[in-house]
Amino acid sequence: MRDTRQEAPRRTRAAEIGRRRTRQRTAVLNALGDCADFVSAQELHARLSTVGIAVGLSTVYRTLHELERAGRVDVVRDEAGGRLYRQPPAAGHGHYLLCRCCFRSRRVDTEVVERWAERIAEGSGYTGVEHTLELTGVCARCQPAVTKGEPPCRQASDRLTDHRTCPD
Amino acid sequence: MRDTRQEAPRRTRAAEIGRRRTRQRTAVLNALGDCADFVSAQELHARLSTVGIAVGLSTVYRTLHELERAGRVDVVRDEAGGRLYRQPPAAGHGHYLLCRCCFRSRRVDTEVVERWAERIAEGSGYTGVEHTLELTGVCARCQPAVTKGEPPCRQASDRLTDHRTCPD
DNA sequence: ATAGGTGCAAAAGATTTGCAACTGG
DNA sequence: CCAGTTGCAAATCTTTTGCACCTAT
Repeated sequence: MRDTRQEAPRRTRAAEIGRRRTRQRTAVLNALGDCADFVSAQELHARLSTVGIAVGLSTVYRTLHELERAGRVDVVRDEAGGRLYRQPPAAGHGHYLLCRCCFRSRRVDTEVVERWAERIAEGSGYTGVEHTLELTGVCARCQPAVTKGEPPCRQASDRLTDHRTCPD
Repeated sequence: MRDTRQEAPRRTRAAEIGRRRTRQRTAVLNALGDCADFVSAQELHARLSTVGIAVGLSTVYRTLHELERAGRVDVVRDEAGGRLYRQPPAAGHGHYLLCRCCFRSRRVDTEVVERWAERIAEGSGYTGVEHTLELTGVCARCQPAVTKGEPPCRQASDRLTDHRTCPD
């Protein structure tokens, strides 16, 4: 997730993506909203297909890219460097603690870090300072699985099933 | 950079990489040590070639991968998700503020964040909590360049020239 | 009508892997 | 000797692009 507060908003209202309301964009937006957790572009595309909604993979990428540019989604990277998107539960950017095993995530309070980051930025001489912060671990539910075998209980490929915010 | 303190070290001494001392590994290790800043596997490979040291690209990747596994390097991801490695100036993991334009980096004090992360980890029910934290901005030296044109003054491709820790 | 969007296939990159040849201990 | 390493080429995988064809507005 990127903190882009220092960039003055281009429009008065919350940043828009594109200028036309198309079937595809609406679909991607809705699908993203339906996922309580982080999903990759590929996953989102797969989900749409499954439900019978045809949207080109490139369109999914383009849409997510614009959402990211507009600061309308929280972004996180998986182990391989790929991007995972999530519609922020509340306004503004957030940071998460996500399970390396099941990919469920929970938001964490980052007041402390936000202030710390600001302080560092001020004294640095750098402008447009943004930050990325991610916490990963193994949630209680996944611990037994991980303890007996290294391989994560869920691969990126089956990540499209079962996305909920970790209730633990 | 990944905080792996909670994983008990497999060996008594600082983790080793591999079991044989080969010309290639020594070369990669040395080259990495010569870079005061973050470099990608590709860059490191290019640098070695330039100096006339032949090491296969895959070997560079494999070596860096092992170093990462052993916690002997700080890792950061570039915009595209690629990995950038840096030999930690001091023991333990560190976090950086790096210039999006020239890629120079400077370590920042993360006492506050480290403690915060520990606290979050404790109350979460998650085990093996690790964190990733990155600050990016535009350093004073690069500001004029960035102000007049969006494109970064330095591309990943020419990143192999001129690596110094930002003195600003 | 027409600029903005879309889909497909091809391109681009970064990283990984299969495998036969090589080598440090 | 021989398990650990290496290099090359081929394979993966994710994300981006070129382009001709659509379609909100």
